Amino acid sequence: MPTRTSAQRRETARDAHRAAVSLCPTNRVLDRLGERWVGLVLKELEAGPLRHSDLARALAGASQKMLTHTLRELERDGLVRRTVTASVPVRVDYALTPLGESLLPVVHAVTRWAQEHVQEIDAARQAYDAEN
Amino acid sequence: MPTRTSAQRRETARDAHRAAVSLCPTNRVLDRLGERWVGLVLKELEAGPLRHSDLARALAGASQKMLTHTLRELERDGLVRRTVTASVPVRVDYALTPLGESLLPVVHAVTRWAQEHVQEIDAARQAYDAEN
DNA sequence: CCGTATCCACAAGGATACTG
DNA sequence: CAGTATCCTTGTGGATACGG
Repeated sequence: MPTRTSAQRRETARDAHRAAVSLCPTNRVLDRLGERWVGLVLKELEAGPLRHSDLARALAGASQKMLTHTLRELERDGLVRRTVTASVPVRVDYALTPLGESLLPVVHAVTRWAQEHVQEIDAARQAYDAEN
Repeated sequence: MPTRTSAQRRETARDAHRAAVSLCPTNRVLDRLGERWVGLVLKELEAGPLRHSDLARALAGASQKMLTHTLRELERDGLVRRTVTASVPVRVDYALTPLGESLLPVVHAVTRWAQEHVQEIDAARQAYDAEN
């Protein structure tokens, strides 16, 4: 049972820890919410279903690719439902699922905290940047 | 007044929207929380101050560089306080500030939701992956 | 209209070695 | 012990063009 260097042991521990982290539900959700356009998509869909083109307009900053990618991931996670209406031209609607709606209060909690504390954060940054 | 192509107009709109997004308090907070080690650091510090080495042990998956980086960002945002005790060897403690503590309920909201709904997410993923 | 495919830039993150 | 400095790999996101 061969002599492993301490470097090897550390590496193993790192990998194990990372595996655990990537499985942790909280981190999985934080990762998702941290993706660039996810929060905005949820906010847009909060008021009701939207067509793809509506979302594209609302998220003018997102590239086609990222908008589709974001929506696909949300669909895959069961947060959003995609409905295709086969007319000409095609019509695609996106809506929150019940699961997606259950996430809204959480997003709102973040929003509320953010609004209440941005000033403090900005003040802290200014103070920090001033002396460093 | 120069004739701008529609491509140019779109580009301007994109940039404007992106600027707005990056200023939005909610997105700023989600970005921060979405960073790889932030959630874990907050969780670790929740129970009380920790030395740098304790954090390094707890976050075995994070590289030195990322641990320090994460802590610096949190310090800059006023969420964590860094205290240096000039002994030999040096001792550095990290603790949540009141602002950092005020964020905990939000993180807990995410955690609770995540734990309650991971199964649904995983089920949705399996269903999605099965037919695509 | 709603996407996919391809290619590409840049930043995030990491390995390693070194310092007060 | 706690942190920098350096170099390198990867992944995220974007531009562009094309297809159903």
